[in-house]
Amino acid sequence: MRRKANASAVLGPAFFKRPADLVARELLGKALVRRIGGKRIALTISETEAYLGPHDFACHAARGRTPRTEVMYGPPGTLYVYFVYGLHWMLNVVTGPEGYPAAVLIRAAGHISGPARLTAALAIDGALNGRTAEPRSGLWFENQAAARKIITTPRIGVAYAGPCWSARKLRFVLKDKRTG
DNA sequence: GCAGTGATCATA
DNA sequence: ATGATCACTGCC
Repeated sequence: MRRKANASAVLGPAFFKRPADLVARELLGKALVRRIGGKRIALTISETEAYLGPHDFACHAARGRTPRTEVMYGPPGTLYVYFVYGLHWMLNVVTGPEGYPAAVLIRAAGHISGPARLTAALAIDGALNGRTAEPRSGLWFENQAAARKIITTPRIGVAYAGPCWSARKLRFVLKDKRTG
């Protein structure tokens, strides 16, 4: 019997072409899949953050269209990978319609906790910036059973955005299944 | 608690 | 050209 092809589970533009907070919430429990050489690594996403668009002071695009933020204006499903603190790569996926700069930061997946540790573990760097999240790129997302228990909190490290935007509950965390 | 590290962007 | 800032991590 022929097994269902992986391709049918791959999340495409329709999934990402929606508000960042919705996509961030729905990405919990989905699989982040990375191909390194011939090896396939799939991790269940357990923590995300939404960056809503130009009006969101915590969003890079709030400071306008620059060389760095350019990819945020690309089509939904584009990978936005940037370097910060001189050490770390951050993995984001662009959401909303093309031309609208919003994105979701992938903060944790599988047993790996922390956005920079995640990119280090999966060999994610600037080479993926601007690529589309699809198998051809070596990094993509796949559907899985929906997340059960989700908690929301303010985003991490965005105090500079001011009290209003830093307090918004735009961080989504998948609660430990075992303890419920 | 805070140093490390270098790209990025505003200012000049 | 210079300097402030930074969607973090690991060590104190």
